Amino acid sequence: MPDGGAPARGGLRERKKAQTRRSIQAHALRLFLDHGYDGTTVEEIAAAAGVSHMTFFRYFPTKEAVVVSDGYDPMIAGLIAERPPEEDALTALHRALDEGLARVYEADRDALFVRTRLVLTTPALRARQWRDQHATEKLFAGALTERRPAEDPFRIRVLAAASLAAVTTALTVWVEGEGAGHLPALVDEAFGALRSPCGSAPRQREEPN
Amino acid sequence: MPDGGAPARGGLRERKKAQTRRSIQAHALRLFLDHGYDGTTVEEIAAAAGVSHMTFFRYFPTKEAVVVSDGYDPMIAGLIAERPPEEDALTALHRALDEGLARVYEADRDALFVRTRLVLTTPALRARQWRDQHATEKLFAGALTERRPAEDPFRIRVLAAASLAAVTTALTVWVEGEGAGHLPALVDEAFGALRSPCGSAPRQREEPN
DNA sequence: GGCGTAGTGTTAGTCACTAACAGAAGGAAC
DNA sequence: GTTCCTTCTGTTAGTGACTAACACTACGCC
Repeated sequence: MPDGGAPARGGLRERKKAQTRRSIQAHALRLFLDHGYDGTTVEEIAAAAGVSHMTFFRYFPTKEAVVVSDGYDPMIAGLIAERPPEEDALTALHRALDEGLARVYEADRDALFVRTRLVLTTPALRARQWRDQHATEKLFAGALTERRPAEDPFRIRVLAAASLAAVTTALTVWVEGEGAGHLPALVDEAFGALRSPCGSAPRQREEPN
Repeated sequence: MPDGGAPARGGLRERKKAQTRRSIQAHALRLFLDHGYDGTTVEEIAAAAGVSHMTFFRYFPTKEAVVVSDGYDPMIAGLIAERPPEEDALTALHRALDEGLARVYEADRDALFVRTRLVLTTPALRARQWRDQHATEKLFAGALTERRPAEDPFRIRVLAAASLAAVTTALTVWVEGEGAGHLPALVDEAFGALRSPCGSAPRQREEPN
């Protein structure tokens, strides 16, 4: 097994680092859920994980990063790049985000819910999330351009931004419903709204009395 | 003139307050442009304006608020509510945002440019801006619902979020072009991308070689 | 002119985050 | 297994945004 996957790399040092990181993150999330994000200091998290607050900042650049840092974006960007070039940009975004979200949803639904709710209900975390959204948007736009270099870059950026907004809205509604709804269905519905932006839903026209 | 407009309300106290507020904001923006946002402390701003740092925080809840607080959102929400009910949601958003942006653009183009660039190039300010975006989105969604109560609320939220993303993209590109482009045209183009999301621009179909 | 009520300054404190240095522990070479 | 280097970690001290408490000043009403 030459040059195996991530875990086999294992010096004791690497393993310890990974464990410390997980420990900090786990204790942080637990404390955030118990006492709220603002009600928990970095010092407390570090103490709970048995490290100093400096070590905390060596693993996570900011307090927010403990919650916000998921590694999903590159995965989804990969899915976008793999969509067939015949597909228009919005469809490619739709399918790739659907697929990516579905994976996370199947594997980690509860964790996704808890973390998303925490982010949406904490102003500081929401701010951070939105700030990262810009980077995500550029990542997706890059993947789209790579797939179809001839397409108008401005168009691509607008659609990438709008798609992220749609997914965020779906996530928000999902959390507002206490996670009862089916997230992939909400994402589909959101993209449906983007897809037929004029008029109402495809086959349902409301009558304004 | 019973109960007149804002300026006539004038005790000396009110006038002083307004003036202090303007003074703090003006000095802050000047210092931000000179030394950067992060390179300017609240203490320096307060000193420049001839007040203590506590007074600064009594006028602006955070350092970011000095830059980000524009009062445009309610004006645009008003424009949305006034659109004729026959218009579909996206068109109403398009026209209202167009109109609102155009007003600001005509009246305060340079200030808008400077402030927008500052926000887009400063991570802390971008975060704050995005955070407020959520409130803006709810405001716009409320205006749309008021105009047409029968429409699907989820649809409305998605379209409001997507429209804001489109406008933000337009603003970003405008600033990236050093303000040379025509902002209203960019906003129109962005909404064009949203409006015909599948396939390319209306009459221009690129050929992927 | 006297008095209540803002608006303000001072001081001291919390918390996120950083820089500098010192010590401990992993890992490779012999 | 000892030596030496590298990496990780803790301690300390500091900055800067933001808050609470209290005392003081000056507006504005009578």
